[in-house]
Amino acid sequence: MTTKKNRLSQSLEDYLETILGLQTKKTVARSKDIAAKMNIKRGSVTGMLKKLAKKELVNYEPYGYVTLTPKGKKIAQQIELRHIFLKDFLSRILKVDEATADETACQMEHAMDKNTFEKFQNFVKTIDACPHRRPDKN
Amino acid sequence: MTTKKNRLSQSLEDYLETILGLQTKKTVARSKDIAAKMNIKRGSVTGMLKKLAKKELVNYEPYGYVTLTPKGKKIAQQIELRHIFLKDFLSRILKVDEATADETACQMEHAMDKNTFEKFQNFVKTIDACPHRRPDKN
DNA sequence: CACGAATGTTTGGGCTATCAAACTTTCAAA
DNA sequence: TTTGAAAGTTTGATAGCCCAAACATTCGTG
Repeated sequence: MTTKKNRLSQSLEDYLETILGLQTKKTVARSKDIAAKMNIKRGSVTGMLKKLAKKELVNYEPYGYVTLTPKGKKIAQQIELRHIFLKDFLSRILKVDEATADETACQMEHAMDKNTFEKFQNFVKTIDACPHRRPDKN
Repeated sequence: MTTKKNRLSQSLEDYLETILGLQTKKTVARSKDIAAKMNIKRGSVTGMLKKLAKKELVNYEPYGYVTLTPKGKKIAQQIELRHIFLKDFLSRILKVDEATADETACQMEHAMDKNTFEKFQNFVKTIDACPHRRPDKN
């Protein structure tokens, strides 16, 4: 049995998330844009794309465009979901400013396992439903 | 002006937190115990202690005991506080099991800046005070 | 089509943090 | 007081991820 001890590094997860974003907006991701979005240099991207390709998470050919494999897309979407959710929690509920919320979400999204995240989600759902909550207080 | 761009790595913060724990329990920290608590080898500890010493966060002499400097202790206590708070949130409110709560708290404690953490704290305080909350639901 | 700019890749280097294993120091028991 | 085991240190390697800069490829424009 393929015991899922294959956790991706934070960095690789960030690559997947970034690629998904680009792919969504422009159907395809380019090395240059990945680099720009992640604030790293083009040269660094190549090596990481190879790693992701070896894990069958992206379709990569030298000098070609990059797309996520189904497997990669699934992971990327999970991470994206967490990011959106956490950022929303931080900015809407905690009233953290947008930029900080984004940064912090980007860190936190790698910290929780699936189960913990789901519990967090349900918790926030409950909070939002609470009729006694005053939306502009915090 | 000494602009505080000196953020510690996650790892160094973990060392400080671990040393504080040992120091509290046994007045002094030993390389061997740090290694055991952090699940790393003794050899790895030495180098990191030197780094922390260079930053004046621990008192380190070869073959000697280790203690936190005031500066180091202050940081360690902040991190410990976050850990306790986050673990409590995860286990008491989200009902995450103890071990997972501990692990997750250990990751999350490095993700938030001071301000965000304080907002999180206040938020939980509010939740706890909410008279409509059912303690055993989640 | 050809050529230069844009994009992508490679190479060599650096930094952090870890390990294994050899080596040194300390300390307590005989 | 000697001495061997425990604790600490050093050294050389490795892995991950990044950069700079030289090099290769691609592509749009003239």
